[in-house]
Amino acid sequence: MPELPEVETVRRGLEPAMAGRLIAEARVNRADLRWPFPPRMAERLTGQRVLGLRRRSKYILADLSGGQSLLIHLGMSGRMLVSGAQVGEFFHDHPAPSRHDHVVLEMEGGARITFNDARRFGAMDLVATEAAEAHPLLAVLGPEPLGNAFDGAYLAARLEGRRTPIKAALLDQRIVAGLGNIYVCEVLFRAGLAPGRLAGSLSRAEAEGLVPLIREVLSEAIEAGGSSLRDYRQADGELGYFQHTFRVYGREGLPCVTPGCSGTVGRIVQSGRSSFHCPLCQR
DNA sequence: AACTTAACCTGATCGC
DNA sequence: TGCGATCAGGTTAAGT
Repeated sequence: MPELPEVETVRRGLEPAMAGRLIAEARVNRADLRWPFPPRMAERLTGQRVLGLRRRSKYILADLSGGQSLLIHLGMSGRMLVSGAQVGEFFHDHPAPSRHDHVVLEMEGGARITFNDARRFGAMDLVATEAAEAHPLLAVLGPEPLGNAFDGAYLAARLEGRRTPIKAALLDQRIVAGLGNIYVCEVLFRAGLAPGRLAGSLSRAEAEGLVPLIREVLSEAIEAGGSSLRDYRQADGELGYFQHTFRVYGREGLPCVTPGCSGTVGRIVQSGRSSFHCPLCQR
C-alpha cells in the first residue's frame, strides 16, 4: 500500500512505542521477504535501543544504539501493528498471531511491534548508520519531494528529452523518490496533464509547475494520515492505512470533479499500472 | 542508454 | 457457494 505519506504516517505511529526504547526481544519467523534477511537479524536486534526513527522516501530507518540501522520497506502489503501499548486514545491488546506476521519486536515496557506482509514484497536489512545513505536501495534514489533539492529547475532538467510518459517518469524513484501510483495520478490530475504525455514534451512551465503540486498532494496526504493517527479508532492498532479522498484515483466511470467539467474519469494501463484520468481536463 | 515488460507473492473482489 | 479471471498502493531483473 504505502507511498511516501503512508510511510511517514507509519513512522510517526511507531515513534511513541519505539523511539528511546530497548528491543527486549526480536523474533523473525522466516528467512526472507523479498530478499533474505541479514544474517542473525533477530540476535542483532535483541538488546538494542532504538535511538530514533527516520524516513527516506518509502523506507523507514530505525537507528540503533550499536551503530547499525534497521532499514524497513513495506512493499505493497506490509503493515505495522502496535499492541500492548497506548496508541492515541486507546490501549491495544496483543492480537492473535496471524498468518503473515514475519517479524515481531517486543519492546521493553510491553509494547509489541508486528511486521505483517502478505505478499512479501517488503524488505528489512541492517546497515551501518553512518553509511546508511550508501545502502544500494537508498543510493539510487532521487531527491525527497518535500526537500529543498527538489525544485523546478531540477525536475525540468530531469524530464527534458525523455521519451517516456510523464506518468512513468514521476513513478521513477531515481527522478523523485516517494511517489507511487496513486499520488502520481492525483498530481497529473491537478496539473491538467494527460498521463500519456511524453515527459520531454512538457513545456518548461508545465514541468516546473509539477513541483508545487507534488508537494501539495503529499503534504495533504501526510496531514490526513496525521489526523487519522490522532483519533485512531481502529481496534487493532494497525498502522499504514487511512482514509483518503482522491480526486481521480479509483474513480473510473464517475464524473470528473473539476467544476464545470463534463468529463468522466477513465482508466488506461501504462506499464502495467492503472492510470486514472479525466480525458477532458488533462491534456 | 532508454524504455518496456515480466516477475516476485497472496488476498480480495467480480462476473459467471 | 464455487471458480476462474482480474486487480492491488512497489521494485528489480530481464527483455526489446
